[in-house]
Amino acid sequence: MTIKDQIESILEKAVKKALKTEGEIFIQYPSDILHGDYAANIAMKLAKTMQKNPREIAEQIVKNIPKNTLIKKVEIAGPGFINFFVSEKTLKSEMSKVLKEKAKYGKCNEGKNKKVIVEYSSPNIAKPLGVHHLLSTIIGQTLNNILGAVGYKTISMNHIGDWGTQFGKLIYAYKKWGKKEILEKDPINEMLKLYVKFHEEAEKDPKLEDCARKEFKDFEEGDKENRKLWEWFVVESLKEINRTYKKLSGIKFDFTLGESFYEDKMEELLEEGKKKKIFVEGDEGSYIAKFDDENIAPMVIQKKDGATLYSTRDIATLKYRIKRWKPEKILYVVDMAQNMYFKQLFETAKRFSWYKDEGFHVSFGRMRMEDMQMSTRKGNIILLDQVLEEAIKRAKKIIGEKSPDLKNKDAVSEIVGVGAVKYNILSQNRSTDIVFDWDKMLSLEGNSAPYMQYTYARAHSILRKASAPKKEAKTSENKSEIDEKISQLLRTIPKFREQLIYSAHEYKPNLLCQYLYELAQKFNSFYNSVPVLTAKEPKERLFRLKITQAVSQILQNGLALLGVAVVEEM
RNA sequence: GUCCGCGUAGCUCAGCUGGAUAGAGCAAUGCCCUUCUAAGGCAAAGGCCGCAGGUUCAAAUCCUGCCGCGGAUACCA
Repeated sequence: MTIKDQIESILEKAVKKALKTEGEIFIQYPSDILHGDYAANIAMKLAKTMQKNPREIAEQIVKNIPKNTLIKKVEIAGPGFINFFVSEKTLKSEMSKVLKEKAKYGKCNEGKNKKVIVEYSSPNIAKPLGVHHLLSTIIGQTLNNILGAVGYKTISMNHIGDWGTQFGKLIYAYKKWGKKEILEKDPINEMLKLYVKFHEEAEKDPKLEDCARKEFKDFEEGDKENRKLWEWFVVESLKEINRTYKKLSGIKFDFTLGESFYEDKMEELLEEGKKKKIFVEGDEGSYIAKFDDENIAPMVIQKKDGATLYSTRDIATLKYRIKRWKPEKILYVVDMAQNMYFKQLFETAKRFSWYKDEGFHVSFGRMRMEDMQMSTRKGNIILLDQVLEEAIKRAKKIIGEKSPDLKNKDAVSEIVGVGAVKYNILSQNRSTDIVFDWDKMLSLEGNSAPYMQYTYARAHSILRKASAPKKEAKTSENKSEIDEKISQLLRTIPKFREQLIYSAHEYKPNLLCQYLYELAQKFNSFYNSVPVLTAKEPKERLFRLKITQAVSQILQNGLALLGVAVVEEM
């Protein structure tokens, strides 16, 4: 139980006792630390229905809060806020908890016995990963980690796009313009070239689209040559994609099942849907699902030539997942351009008896370049590999300047560079679009992963030196300033568990980032004005070392969830 | 056209389950390395929270309209 939960429960009881009513308790962090650690606005909320002055109500509630060791004092302030100040004892015991639980600190069993499938990354095969793939990949992986930390049993899935008309296009393009030797030498780039060429040519001659559809249809019906090409394309692409995941580090899937995996599961689904009139005939012999809401366009489920679509595969996939894993929820970490599609998908699924509203679209904003859309079709993409390499290069350059004597420069540059890229994505609210900019994406200062890693490294630098012979104590300490910094740092610790849970509920990694940043800021402020190793009193020295240890532990745990590693020195 | 999302400091963005003086980073100004890593800290500066109404004790946050930007809009994924 978090401190916030405990206060909530204390308050709830007090409200019941004092007013014989129940109100929705909402605890928030006051904007100003002078207003305490937690605040409740319940008195103001109840003022109207009770026709009483909110401050009077607050007083009645406060009178009914029993004495306890959790809270130091309760204040009524402003128009009727009830402000809680957490006792030092509570804060110190939370700090001890960190030191005791170490890497496990923060974990809870909120989601116990609940299974969640998280689908993310899901690249289309035969195309290299672009920077924009970072969004689904990193956000998805992090949500998977966060949900796991708060106790959910997560199943991470990479739903590879290895099926569909795009392969018709590629097969057609290869047959027409491709050369075996070239493709063997540099598979992914050659496939991309062919794919781009196809779209260029198709612009001039739209009939090519039909040719591609035909190739896909032949393929789906078992054409040997096309099957063989497909396999080749898939194998080569996967090799490349996995290489990139490795570079990103921390990207792990419990299952990588391509759309092709569901090939033999679509027919049964189509029959079921048609029989139940969920899929009805549309134009020219196609099958569609219609919706009452006229703002939702009908969804095509089978093309007029009988071939399947992504919608067909997605519903088959949904059914398969529900039957096999019986999850509480299935999260689709997919860009918001597909908002309507997911509405269609889930609406359709609702009509099947096996679906119980498991699906949830975790949508996120799009990444684009300053002046144009990123489009694989048009070939204007920035490769993910390229971005990671540049990030590492920049990190290395700075290390060369700032820490020329550092031992493992290469390893550190990689951790810092890749971390910066990941954090950059994760720290932004996922619904906001991102305009790709090299300098911003690879920033190594301010609110960034390196800032946190640096904070961690400084903390550990202190801890490493703690056992060395004691240095001379400082002659004078600014007591009030020191107390203030320590208090602020201490009060930030319990929020970790609270914000982690909040972040899991909202599926928003940026909430966790924000917390970690706040903690790091407070620590840096502490670092600059509170001497640790040279503390005057031995007792004080020990205590400051403990806080340092606790804070660095939280930073490490939190960053680990974000897939960002820490370094001892940088 | 319709539907969805967004519009906050010069720039990039937090904050949006309504709450107390709207917060960061970057850029620009000044200060702090003979004390634990200056990738840092401190100080000051910077805001009709797109516009206009409405609901409320209280609106950046909720509702309506308008303007601007982005996206979606049946056989791509």
